[in-house]
Amino acid sequence: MRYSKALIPTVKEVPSDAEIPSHQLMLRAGLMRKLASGTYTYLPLGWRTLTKIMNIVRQEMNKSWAQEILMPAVQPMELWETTGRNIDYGPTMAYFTDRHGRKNVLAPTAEEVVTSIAAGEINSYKQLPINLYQISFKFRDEFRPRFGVLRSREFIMKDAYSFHSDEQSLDETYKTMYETYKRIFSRCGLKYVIVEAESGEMGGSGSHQFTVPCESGEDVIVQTEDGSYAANIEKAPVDALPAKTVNKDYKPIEEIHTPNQKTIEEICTFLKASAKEMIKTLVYKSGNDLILALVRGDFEINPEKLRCTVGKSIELADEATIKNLTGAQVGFAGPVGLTSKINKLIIDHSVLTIEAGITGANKTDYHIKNVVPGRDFPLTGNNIIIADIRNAVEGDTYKGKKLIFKRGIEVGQVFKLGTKYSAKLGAKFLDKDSTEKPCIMGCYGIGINRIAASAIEIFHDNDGIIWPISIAPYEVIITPAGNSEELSAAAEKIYNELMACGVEVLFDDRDARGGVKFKDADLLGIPIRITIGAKSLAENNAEIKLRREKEITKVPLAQVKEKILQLIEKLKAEQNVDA
RNA sequence: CGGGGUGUAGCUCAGUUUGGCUAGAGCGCCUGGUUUGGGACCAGGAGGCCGUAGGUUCGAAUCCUAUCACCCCGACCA
Repeated sequence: MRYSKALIPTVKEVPSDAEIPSHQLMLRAGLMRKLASGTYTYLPLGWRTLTKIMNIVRQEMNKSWAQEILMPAVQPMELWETTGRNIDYGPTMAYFTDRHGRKNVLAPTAEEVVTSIAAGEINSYKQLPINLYQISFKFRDEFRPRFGVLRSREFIMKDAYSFHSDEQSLDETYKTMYETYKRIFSRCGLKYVIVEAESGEMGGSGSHQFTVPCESGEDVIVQTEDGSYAANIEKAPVDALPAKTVNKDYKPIEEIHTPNQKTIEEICTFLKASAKEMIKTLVYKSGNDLILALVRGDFEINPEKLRCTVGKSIELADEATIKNLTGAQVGFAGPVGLTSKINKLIIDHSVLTIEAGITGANKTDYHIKNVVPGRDFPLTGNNIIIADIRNAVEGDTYKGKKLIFKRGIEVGQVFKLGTKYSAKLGAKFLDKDSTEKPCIMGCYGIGINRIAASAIEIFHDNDGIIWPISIAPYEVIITPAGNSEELSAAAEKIYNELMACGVEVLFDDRDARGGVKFKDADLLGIPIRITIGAKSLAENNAEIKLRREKEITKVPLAQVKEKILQLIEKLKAEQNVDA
């Protein structure tokens, strides 16, 4: 490509609404422009990178016997109502009403559609397993789009769905996809961490997340210090803190007047107490069941862990339910005297570190102190579970190993889904034993745009992007420094030679000063730069420089082609460690 | 949805407090010239209903009302 003909609108100034490096650089290097909040137009360079990522994904998926299909972005709302996921997604789901009054969902994902395909086309175990995928736009009406393409309302996702006749087959494909993902992210040049994850709303039994560690990531990942275990914060288990045993007589419970002190922080300040003495009490609902969850005041309840402990989906109780249960305003709930009115009491291990604590009195504007777990509310019983239901924090251990926290960008996730969708949508097959069974499913997602953005997050410097060669918009940029006819002719010759070899070359043929071309080349992040100047031309040399390195190598003009081909091979090979 | 902020040239922003010449700067763009290895210089030039709609006033970018868009923080979203 000739630079003079290309639309590569680089800018010097950083747009004011871009905060993280990838967002700033994608705008500055002319990869994309914003159309509206959370929606972007990809310009030629940005689209070339996305195309290259998609091709890598496609190649590796095909290699693993997945078959590419394309499903509609517009899906009938009825389909979502059958699985109830319209409610799970809630306002995040974008939809429109058509002229006939039908509601149409702009697909945030495609489990329902692909399962209905399976329902129609899969009849026998002989057709299984099968793995179908697509690469397409997805839509989510995010409550707050941000960080450029990291959280946008419209994005490109590779989503794959596998169907199986038994668990073992699912495990095999899950493992295959896991390995496929490793190859994909390695080929894209990313440094990633694989963490155990919760499957959350997706339903199902097992999940791993592929995460690129970096400062601007929105996910928190937790690793043991020896690296032997990693999970995201929703999942990360913690060792129980040493429990205190009750070994003396504590004073009886005493009511204290705490007018309008509702949050842990307010009460601590008001009573000059530590949050470690507080028993935080939260009321959850699961269907018609009421669940009381207790955690020490300085910790946070982890809703995912709580959901797993309960075994059913849960939600925070509304104000009316809490008032009805406790007889008090929200903010004064406590476990004492409440256990007979609820269906389940879930106590976090941390509560057992409290000898005599403070908690709500179930009476507006009152708390109680000298509350002894085991004395003033039961720790054992039919509906009482002591479990790990809090978020891991700095200082926690798991299996005795210190936990380390990092931020990261989620670029992919694999799930074992089970039969949640197939059962509801009638995706059944006839097994060997002539019984009809729902397909067992897995699903596997990759955020294409996030791969591009996270690559920039981890590979950039003050001058611009430093693309891994596999996803760089061009492999080589030629920057003639000077504009004599001999010089242009020499550059042109190299350009033609490399093009003939199938190398992706950007030829900076603009009538600009050297400095301008160098600055743009650095900003764009093309991995290999070939420069010819008057001096080097006189010596019959060209200069070759890698974007990521400082050194410049002089190479005789006649050998440039060979040298470049070798370099490209070498750089690509570096990224194929998992292939 | 709650709290805060911003809308002025293609981009980044002054000007608004205290209403008053023809609305400004830098970058970018066009013309001519000098330059040409790390974002050159000189001269000339194009480009704005001051987000939108009302209102107050002799007079509004500036004051008032409404509305829209965008950004930041937070409610717990996979």
